[in-house]
Amino acid sequence: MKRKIASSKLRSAAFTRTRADHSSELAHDYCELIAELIDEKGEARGTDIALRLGVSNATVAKTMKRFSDQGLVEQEPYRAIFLTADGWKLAEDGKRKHAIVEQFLLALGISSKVAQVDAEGIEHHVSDETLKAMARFLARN
Amino acid sequence: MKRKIASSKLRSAAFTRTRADHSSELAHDYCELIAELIDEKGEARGTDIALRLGVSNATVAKTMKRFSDQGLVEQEPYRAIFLTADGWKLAEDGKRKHAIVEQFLLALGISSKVAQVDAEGIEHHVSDETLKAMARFLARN
DNA sequence: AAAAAAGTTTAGCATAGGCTAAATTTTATG
DNA sequence: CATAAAATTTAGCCTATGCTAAACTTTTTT
Repeated sequence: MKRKIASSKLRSAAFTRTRADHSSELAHDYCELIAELIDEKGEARGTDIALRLGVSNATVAKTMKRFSDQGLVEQEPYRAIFLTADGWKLAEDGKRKHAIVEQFLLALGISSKVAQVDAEGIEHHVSDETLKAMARFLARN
Repeated sequence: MKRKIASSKLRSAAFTRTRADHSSELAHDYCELIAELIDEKGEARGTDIALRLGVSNATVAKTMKRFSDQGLVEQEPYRAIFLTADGWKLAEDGKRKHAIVEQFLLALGISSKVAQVDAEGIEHHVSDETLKAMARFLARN
């Protein structure tokens, strides 16, 4: 019976992790995008974030308040949004993972559009071990 | 400027798809698990689902009511849960994807525990194109 | 068959993430 | 510089997922 119990635990651990991933996913996406906008234009405005993320301005505003409470972003009323040190960390991390996953998919022969979309979904669910294996594969091919 | 606009659209499309994936993700997971339990024990009880998914009984009950409205599962009061034809379809689809992704990760050299957990997260975000490429890779190795 | 245990349901609460519409502020233009 | 346009904020609403605690049913044990 040990096998059953162990596999049941592993199973629920996987689901639990997936749920946890989801809450951090949005934070990664926002920070990554804000970093991009800052690079491109020097600042990240709510409207631009909303446009690129495909959500309403109001949603962005509400989310930014939450992230501000969590110490990921900084913002003065009616001003653009900037990242805190923690926010930058998330952005860098996301960018790194995204690049590896996307390159990996391309190396696997996936078309560039699909690789971009799939990488977006996958990047939040790859462990370090898998990421390393992808990087290794890339280095070899 | 065309490039910018196109890439912005693709970008938001990716996020939009990720959000859509999330709502169907839970349905896939539940149906897959219910199918497993039915195979194993002939029926899927709320308690067993809750245990394996790592959530409370109440959460399972509430979710089952929702899924019942959506035509994915069937249930009599105080009785076990069964899948509808649509529910079986989701279960089969999830099982197929999961198997391919997990095998692929193993072929890449990932340890079995991590492959299982990562596959759980990744399976909901791979397009058919990527899935086919993974299958192709497996066939070749 | 009565009592205990196990399982299910319900009620009530919380948070995250969406939306629209209206109010407000900032920026750009005539 | 006054007004129009653009952006931001706020209010109010919704659904999906979680939880605990209490009530109720079913099953198991004595």
